[in-house]
Amino acid sequence: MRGFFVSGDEQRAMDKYQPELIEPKWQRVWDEARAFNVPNPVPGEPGAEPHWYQLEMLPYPSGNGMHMGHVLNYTMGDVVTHIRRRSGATVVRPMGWDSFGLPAENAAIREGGHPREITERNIATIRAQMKRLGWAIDWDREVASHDPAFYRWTQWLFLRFYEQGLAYRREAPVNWCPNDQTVVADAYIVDGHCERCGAQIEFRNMTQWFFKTTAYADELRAFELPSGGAWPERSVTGQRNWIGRSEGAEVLFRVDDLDIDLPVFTTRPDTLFGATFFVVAPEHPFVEAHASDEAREYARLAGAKRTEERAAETEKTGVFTGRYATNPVNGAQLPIWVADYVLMDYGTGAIMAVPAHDERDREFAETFALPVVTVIDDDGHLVASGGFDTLPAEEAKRAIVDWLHEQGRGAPAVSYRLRDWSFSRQRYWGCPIPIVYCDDCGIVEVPDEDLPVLLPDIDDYQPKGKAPLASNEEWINVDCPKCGGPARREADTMDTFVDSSWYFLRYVDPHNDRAPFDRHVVDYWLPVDLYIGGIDHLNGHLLYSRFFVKAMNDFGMLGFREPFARLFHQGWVQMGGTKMSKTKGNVMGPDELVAEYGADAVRMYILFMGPADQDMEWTESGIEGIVRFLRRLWRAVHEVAERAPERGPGTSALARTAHRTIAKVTDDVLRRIQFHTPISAMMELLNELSDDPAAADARFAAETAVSLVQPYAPHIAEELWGVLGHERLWEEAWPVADPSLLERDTFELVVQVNGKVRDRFEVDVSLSGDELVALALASERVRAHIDGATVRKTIVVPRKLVNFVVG
RNA sequence: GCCGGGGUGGCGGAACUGGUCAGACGCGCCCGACUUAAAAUCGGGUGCCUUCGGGCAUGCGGGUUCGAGUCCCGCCCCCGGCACCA
Repeated sequence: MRGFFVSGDEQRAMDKYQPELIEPKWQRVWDEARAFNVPNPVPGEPGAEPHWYQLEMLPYPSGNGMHMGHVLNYTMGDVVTHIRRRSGATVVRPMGWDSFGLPAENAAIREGGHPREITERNIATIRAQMKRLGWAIDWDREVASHDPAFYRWTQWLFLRFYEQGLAYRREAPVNWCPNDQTVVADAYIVDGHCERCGAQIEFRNMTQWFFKTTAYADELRAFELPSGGAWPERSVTGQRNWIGRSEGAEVLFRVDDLDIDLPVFTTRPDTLFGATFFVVAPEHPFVEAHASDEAREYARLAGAKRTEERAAETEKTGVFTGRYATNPVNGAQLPIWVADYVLMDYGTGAIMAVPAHDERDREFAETFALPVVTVIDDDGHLVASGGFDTLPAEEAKRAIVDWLHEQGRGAPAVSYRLRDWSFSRQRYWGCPIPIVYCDDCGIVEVPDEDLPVLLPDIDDYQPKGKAPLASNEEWINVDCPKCGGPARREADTMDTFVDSSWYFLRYVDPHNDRAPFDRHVVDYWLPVDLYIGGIDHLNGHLLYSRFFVKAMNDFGMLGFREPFARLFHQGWVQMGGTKMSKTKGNVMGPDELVAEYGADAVRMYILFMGPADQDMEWTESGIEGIVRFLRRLWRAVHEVAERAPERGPGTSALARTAHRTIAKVTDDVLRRIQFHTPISAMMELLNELSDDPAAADARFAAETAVSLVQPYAPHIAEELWGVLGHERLWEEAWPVADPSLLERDTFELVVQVNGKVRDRFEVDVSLSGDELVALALASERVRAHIDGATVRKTIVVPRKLVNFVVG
């Protein structure tokens, strides 16, 4: 039986590296010492400086527990936490649970039980897994989004957004998942399928709640990161592409016989004279109101198709509506068509068609034999455009929009790809929306003092196309908070991404029962110094959180405009070429590995597998290398403790290696956010130390190795720190490299002839360039290549090489 | 199509600002020591070719440079995001 330990002779047991004995021991010590709990600043006083907010995306408490992707994510954060702490910063590193959401509700339907019980059981499992890995977390700050003490403030924040017009209700076509029986946000649809369950998404017209993310489109594109802040290039451009800003103009086309205006958005007002027809989307209200029967029939069929289906069609389709629109620049009567290549949810849902200068319009014109009028020549100047002829296209854009503006028929406009975030969900296990509908008063807010609107316990979660809460008569019927008359509660719940849009603010003030957080406290800790999480949340969670913070800053609730100063995306841990996930069934958890090799080995191995920002294929084979490293470290340190002299002056080659290792580990983790190369460097240090554990600077090298390995493998490090006669390594100052010892006192001079290496030998670093050349010329192997030729040029690179150019 | 990231030994990868015959560190493999044996551990070897002088090697083809995995130009392939967005 593994780990079974009978004898009381602990000393003997400790001769061997036995992680199953030392790891629980140190976890207990840290727990009792409250090693990783940090206080908030006292009101009215400045907080400790410097400080660091280390955050990783909070986990969803899945029934499968953690997989190796989680282990990677949180171990990275842990390494940074330890190094920052020991470098003198006050580091807050919290943890919590994204604990509302569909999987628990579906599990309850499948297996019985209540989503709350299932969720809380899962949380307990994962918390235990986390503790077994020894992560440095301030558990006093734990929050869970399903806890009324948390969601009370989610509701409170919703009401502030509502009051500011940033949360609103309207009927709109929304993405409907027929399997989960609820609305899905745009960002969480992959190839037209529900990201969570894989079902094909349908469109439905529903009255839904929206956050007005588009109100912040330009600011979200801008990125107002604090100085020193940095997001990966791909993340910034990814969000910008998602927001998709286009500059152009809105132009009014008149339908004379109906006496109405149809607005269009165009990025090419310079081509206005080339418009030969006009197209509206199938869903455009104009179709139902004014189009021919044939056109209405077409619109009904086309509108039922999904966008991808429409895009995949090779032939353009459409029907003439029987109506005409007047081109405001020349009075031309343009036939109005309805066609499914025009989308209702971009621009105005109507376009002016310029087949000469737009590929899609040209295809349509070719299919239906519509005229083509060229209005820009090969040199980019306008032709056949009345008074605007000969103007360059860019100038013409401005001139034509100016002219339209004077006529009251157009204005500059900006259009975005980004749409408002629909966040109401027709499911049970989520945060109730604190709204009441009254026949007399309309939409009424639940007063702050009545929060939280508690999620009632119900038995039937079965999705029926409407929210389960809607059938709960006892809960749904309330008195109107305004007039006291009969009213009904909102039965939809909030998307879980509402919870995660502000959880990082609650972490720093988790027990506040008067407000979601105290501004003084939030302004002290935030913005988050380093946020680690998957890039899959780029256009969802990461965008929503930025929106929330910008809005709350405008509300005066906090003093910054970006939540995350520096962002890092870990790569996927894959199995069989795909990302580990429950739905794919390829989940590998840490438990068996920890039982077999110990937490330290698992932590270190997941970081050693490769660059942390690249995808990696999970394989267990390499973990042996890490286990060997830890055993060799164990043995070497014990030998050093017995045999090495006390710390000396420390200028030997070994001491220099130790200093170089300090510099490398520190720089790689803190500046480069790279975790695997420091492990290589520590292995090299150990290799050199093991050559002679009784050497002059062996003690210094061993102490350095143990100290540097602590963020990666804190348990063995703490144990070996004790072997070396010290205690409380977790509080020990992070080592600092002595710059004067980073360089060797000799180096290997490379001598090249015409760029080819001909000789190499050790020389003293103090030698001058002339002396190096003289030494190089003295080499017989070099002479063999330059004798009889003329040296045309000599290149000396200090501390590196001499290159003779001959011929 | 547009945007972003990549192609280096049998494998994961290193080489951060062009400069120590590219290949650190680890895995795997081969040889040896210890052992009755195995595990563990320790030592050595491990890009390719070679007539043993050396030659060839970082997806392919050019270029810049005394010197290129690294910079420039042109291709090929792989991965990710967006995509009938007017």
